[in-house]
Amino acid sequence: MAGSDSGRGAQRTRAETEPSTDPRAKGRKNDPERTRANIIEVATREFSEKGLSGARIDEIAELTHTSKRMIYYYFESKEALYRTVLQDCYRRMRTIESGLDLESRPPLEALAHLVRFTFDYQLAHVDFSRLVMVENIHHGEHIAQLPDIAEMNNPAINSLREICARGVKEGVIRANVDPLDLHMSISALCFFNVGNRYTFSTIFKIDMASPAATAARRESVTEMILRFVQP
Amino acid sequence: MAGSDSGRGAQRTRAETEPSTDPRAKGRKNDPERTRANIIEVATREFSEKGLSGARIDEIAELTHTSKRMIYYYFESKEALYRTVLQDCYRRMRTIESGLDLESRPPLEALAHLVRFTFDYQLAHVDFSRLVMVENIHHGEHIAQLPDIAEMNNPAINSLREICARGVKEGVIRANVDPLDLHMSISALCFFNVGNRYTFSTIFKIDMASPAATAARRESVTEMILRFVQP
Amino acid sequence: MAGSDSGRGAQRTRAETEPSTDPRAKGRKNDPERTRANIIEVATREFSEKGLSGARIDEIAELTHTSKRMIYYYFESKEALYRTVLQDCYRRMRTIESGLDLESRPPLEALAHLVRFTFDYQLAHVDFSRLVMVENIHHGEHIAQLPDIAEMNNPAINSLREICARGVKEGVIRANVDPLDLHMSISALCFFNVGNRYTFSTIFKIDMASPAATAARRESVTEMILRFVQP
Amino acid sequence: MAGSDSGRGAQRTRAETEPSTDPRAKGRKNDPERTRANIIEVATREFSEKGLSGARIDEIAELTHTSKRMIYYYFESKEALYRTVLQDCYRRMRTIESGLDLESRPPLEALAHLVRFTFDYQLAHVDFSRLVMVENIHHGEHIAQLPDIAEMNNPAINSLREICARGVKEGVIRANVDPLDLHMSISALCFFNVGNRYTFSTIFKIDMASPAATAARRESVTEMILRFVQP
DNA sequence: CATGAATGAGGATTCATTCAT
DNA sequence: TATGAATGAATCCTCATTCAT
Repeated sequence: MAGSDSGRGAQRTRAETEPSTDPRAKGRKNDPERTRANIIEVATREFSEKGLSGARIDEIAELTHTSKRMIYYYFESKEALYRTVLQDCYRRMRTIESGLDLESRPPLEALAHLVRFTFDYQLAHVDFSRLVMVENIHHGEHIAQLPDIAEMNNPAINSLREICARGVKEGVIRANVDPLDLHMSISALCFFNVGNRYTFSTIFKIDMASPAATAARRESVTEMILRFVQP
Repeated sequence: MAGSDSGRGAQRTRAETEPSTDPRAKGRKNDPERTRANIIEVATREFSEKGLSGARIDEIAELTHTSKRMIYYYFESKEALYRTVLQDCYRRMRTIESGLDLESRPPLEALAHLVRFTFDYQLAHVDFSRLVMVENIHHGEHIAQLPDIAEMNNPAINSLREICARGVKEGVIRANVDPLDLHMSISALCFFNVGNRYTFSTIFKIDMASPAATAARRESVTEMILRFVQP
Repeated sequence: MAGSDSGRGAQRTRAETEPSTDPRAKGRKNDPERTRANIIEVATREFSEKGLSGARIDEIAELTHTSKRMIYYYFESKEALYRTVLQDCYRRMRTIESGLDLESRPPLEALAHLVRFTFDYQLAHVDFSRLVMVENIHHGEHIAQLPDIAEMNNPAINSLREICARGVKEGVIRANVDPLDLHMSISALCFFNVGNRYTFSTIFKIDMASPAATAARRESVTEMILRFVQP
Repeated sequence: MAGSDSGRGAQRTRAETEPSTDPRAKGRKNDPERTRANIIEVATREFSEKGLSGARIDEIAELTHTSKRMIYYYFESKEALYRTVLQDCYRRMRTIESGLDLESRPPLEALAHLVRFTFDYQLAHVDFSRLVMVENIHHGEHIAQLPDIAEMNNPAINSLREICARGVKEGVIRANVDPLDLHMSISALCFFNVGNRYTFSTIFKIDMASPAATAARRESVTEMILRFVQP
């Protein structure tokens, strides 16, 4: 469920659900939307795999259905392409997150649902977590240039705020829980599982990506959050 | 307290076990130990600031008291230098951590102490957290080549195992807490504060590095861990 | 007076000799004459500001009321466009020059008038002087391809020849003045003021473009020529 | 005499008069002065022939005894190389000019000598005149960055000032001649012969570079200046 | 132990021009 | 007549690394 649009299969949405009526479109030529989307899709993979400095425009171009020149035609520069990729990743995540329908569930259940969703989304969208790391290595200088990045992420906090408010009223959540602090904890616990997977697995000789480890960790994280908010 | 060994005086290992008998060594010139240590110090900063691909050998050389040639003389290649930097960072952290004397404290107090130490260490050694990110971007391929990285980190888990065992015996800690899972949670919560500082601060328009925010977060993290392990 | 036709309204030649009978032409759209003229106008500015290699077709297209494709439609290639621009510049200058009515003035007065006109024209048509420089940087290979460039410039020499002849007859001009050599001197003195303005101003820390400097220089140049031709 | 070091044979001075005593130097390796000088020599030719935008670093490298990489090693960027070339050209000219020993000659003779020298220098150092054109096309933005360009050119004006002063005292030169204005006229007349050679030759179907034309023009220019300053 | 010079392979970016509609 | 998309061939520049001394 969460993250079904990431990576490989991501940008096919439009083509499949809303196929161009023009039969020539199959030739993949002169369909700017498709060209753009294809570049973004490939670039997302490359930037998240190798970082901003490590990614190569040449390689991105090769994996694309078009040429290196087109990347500059649509995106001006490597950094501008990276910024677009970053923004798209955040947008996709929040778009899906906002469809969770948390308001209709009891507070603790809603919270647990949100935690599990976050955990699963990160797991299914390794690209996203890695891009966040890449961006932090670069001191957040690119995300700071995205104009609507703050508004885009507001709903995440608002959801938590609403859950906490209901929970307090119902007596199932402590009054002194700060939604932003809570969001940070959820993010931290879910992020680590993906972001620091390699070093942690190597150091402690375990396989953090195995289904068993994943399932156990998901429940541990959920329990940690629930225990934290309860009175 | 935590991290007091970073910077200048760090890399003294070799110098101590194999002290230069040549009195000239004090003269700051032609002192291989010092040259090596200086290179590592500068490289640590560069790699952690800009990543492995982003760091430049030229720039490292310029910030060093020596020349580019010396980097290759002592470290063979950029990647080998990076590996040395990585290992040194882990070693420093575990060395300090092992001096915490947790065994003499009551279990919950020991645990709280460990959490706060971890939190503060990450805060004081941003280089370390960032290098971990860098290494994860590179899929942990370099840390995997460090021969004694696993043993080096065993004490961390052993400490937790001991605390949990004592805590269970004393009835202050649940029986079914997995020390490794617990370690992961502590790491996750402490790491996030530093590692994802830039994106999180930008998105939510806060200053995660302010003393007030830091102090509040430290206590929130500690409480979360304590609540998690208690029966 | 001199150079009053530059800029916007310049390129009306074709439109006047072959007026569009289509009344829609006034509507500013789909008016080939206007499109052509607009491209030439913009290209003149770009080529004279940045040279042939420095000018960018993309930029010319952007400053135009039309698209890049149209430039190729009307002018075949960048160099062909440049050639058109060059020819038009020469034509405009000689057209105006030929309207000076020098024959009706006494020889020395006519000469002074021609010198001042040349001086002022260069000043008012910096584009022209700069294009001449550009063309000389390119070893005159493009001007050599303009078929009627020689005839176009004949009147300039003929005027001088006529003035000299009258002057000699009247005893106010030396017999051994070569009109072509004289033309070269006038051109050189007037050209320098515009063409080498930047280097000269920088080297000698003066402002050659100020009204005072300009006026003084105009008179100095005029006097130099008059002294040269007199017996 | 004037311009004997320009162009093709220019940078050989040091190697010929002051040969490296190290026999290995013949191998052209590891002689940074030679490498640098060789690059400047080639770059001077390329920039003056094709302009700043027209010149190609690749081509400069190919004509050099070294590689493209070395150009950046010594000169940072194409523009920095161009600046060095520009400065060197001015320096060479003024160095030679300052050796003219004008003070020991009678004023008018000194002036005539200076004019002929200037004329001949431009003729022998086409590179110089062309670079000045190139620089003016670029609005003098690079010469403005050369720190000591003004001082370097002061002697030129001082010489003229001295000549005028002596001439006035001796009654052979008008009192109201402005040395800077005079310098401008000399420069203009001498520059044109080289700088605008191509367009002028093409337009008027003459060969401005022929020995006869050159000799005649030299005398015409000299006479024009002499007539101008005399009472 | 130390250094400045040198380098080949690659890396981001740009340009004039053409194609499909 | 007009246009947005597309492109191959440059073009400037950078990087980790090695050589000669």
